[in-house]
Amino acid sequence: MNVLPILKEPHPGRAPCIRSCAACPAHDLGICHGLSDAGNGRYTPPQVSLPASEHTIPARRVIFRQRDLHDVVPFICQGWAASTITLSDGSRQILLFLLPGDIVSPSLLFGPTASCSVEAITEVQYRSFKRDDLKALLTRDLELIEKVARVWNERKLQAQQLAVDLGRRTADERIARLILSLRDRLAARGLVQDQTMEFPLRQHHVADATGLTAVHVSKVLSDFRRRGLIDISDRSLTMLNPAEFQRVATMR
Amino acid sequence: MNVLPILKEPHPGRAPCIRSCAACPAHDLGICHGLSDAGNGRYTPPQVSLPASEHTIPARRVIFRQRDLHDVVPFICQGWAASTITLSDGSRQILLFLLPGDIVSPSLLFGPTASCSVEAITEVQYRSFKRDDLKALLTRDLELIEKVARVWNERKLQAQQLAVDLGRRTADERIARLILSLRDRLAARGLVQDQTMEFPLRQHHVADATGLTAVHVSKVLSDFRRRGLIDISDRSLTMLNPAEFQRVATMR
DNA sequence: CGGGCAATTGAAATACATCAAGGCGTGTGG
DNA sequence: CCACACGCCTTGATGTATTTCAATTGCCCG
Repeated sequence: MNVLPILKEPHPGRAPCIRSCAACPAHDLGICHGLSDAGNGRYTPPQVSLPASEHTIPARRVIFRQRDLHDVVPFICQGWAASTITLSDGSRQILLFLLPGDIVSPSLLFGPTASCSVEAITEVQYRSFKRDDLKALLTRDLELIEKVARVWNERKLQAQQLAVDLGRRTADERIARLILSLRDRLAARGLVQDQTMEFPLRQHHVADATGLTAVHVSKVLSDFRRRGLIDISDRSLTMLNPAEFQRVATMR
Repeated sequence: MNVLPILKEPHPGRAPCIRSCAACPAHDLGICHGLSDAGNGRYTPPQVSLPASEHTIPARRVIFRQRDLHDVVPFICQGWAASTITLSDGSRQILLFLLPGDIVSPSLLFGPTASCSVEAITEVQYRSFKRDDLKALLTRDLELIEKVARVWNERKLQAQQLAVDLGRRTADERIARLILSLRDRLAARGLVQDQTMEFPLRQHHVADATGLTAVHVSKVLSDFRRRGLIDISDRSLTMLNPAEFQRVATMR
């Protein structure tokens, strides 16, 4: 019946995400041979593979804490997570939403300290590789280093873009740009069809990512809906007027 | 007479900064033997050195533009610069102030595209190394890669911290934290003495870095002065009450 | 049936922007 | 040497985007 790769979430908190090894750096780097049951047709076998531990975490659970030390480098295989920083008064900033195929933190490749916490938004499945294994691989293949540098650089650009948005853009723009950037990242993984994408975020997630309050996010989203720009229902988002929505995001 | 390493700026726009090869990654990485006349006593000769081109840029001039391509990797030897992004409506976000001893952009080590523009604040002296030279060095010495990774990671952390500050902190906090972070970075280079440091920033620089307007920056700084927290005069800043100032920066 | 999370909506408060005017120091051209 | 413009900072009045507070609803779940 349901031919879309977007799965409706029957009960919030249950694995709603499609797997995407296609865009995963671990797959691209040739260190992961894909999830045991990832038979979505797009999968191609890699040349090498490293031993990995597989984990499944229910929605809303913290995966890693800010100050933890790790000797592993985790990759998201399935589900959405958020990379967050929490201030002492409890307010949070989400630095990045982690999607299937994202490395949790490139800096873990070189040191044991992650600078931020990671929380599961939906149920999350991830794979961890030993840092030492990965490092050994890097020393053997210098081209890998360039690939890693690209991934790392992309992450730095995301952080910079976020800073610009938070510093210089209005609430409307910030929210529209967040949605558009998620759409682009999902599209690159083949997870957008017909302007519709999975959208498991609560409004407080959007608020924490855009430096706003959940109340204000509600008002802005209502306004977007009233203007016929987007529709959000059943944990999925459809862009009804992509051109106009793009304009809202790019006002300045 | 003047025994402080803080030089007063007799005419705005003329080289006001102390050189600091001490904390420079180029020096640390052993690729730079220091400025020809950097005889400040802290200098120790390196093991290796690469050919470098030396440049001097007057204050207020753009050094690199957002979309330029480069086959060189520049390091700041002297003076302050700002790494900025400009939106189409002309508003700017300063992502980072570049101080003596800073690499302009670590991403230039691996690709020709810099994601942001760089503008001289004071007169700036910098050295450029050929990317190919540096890369060749990296392939020969794997320990260098780890050092580069550390520098790179620090830069990513700065971008993330900026995003948190812009997203979740008040104007008072943002400005106080900017000043404190500059103090810490200068102190690491031995450029702070007796709670006094060089401070060549105009208020519009502070505004562009904190996502505020110059008018509001003026009001906040006046308030800081009225409260006896800091004093800014003659392009230099003194922290009169460091403990209380720290508290302002860490309210949440 | 009760309780908790998520979303909505309106009213009031506030932090910051915008607008406007004036002062001060500095370089410049007559 | 003076007049003047210009960049930089300051200050006050006013406007507005966003927060805070509060009440209400629906919904899922125990």
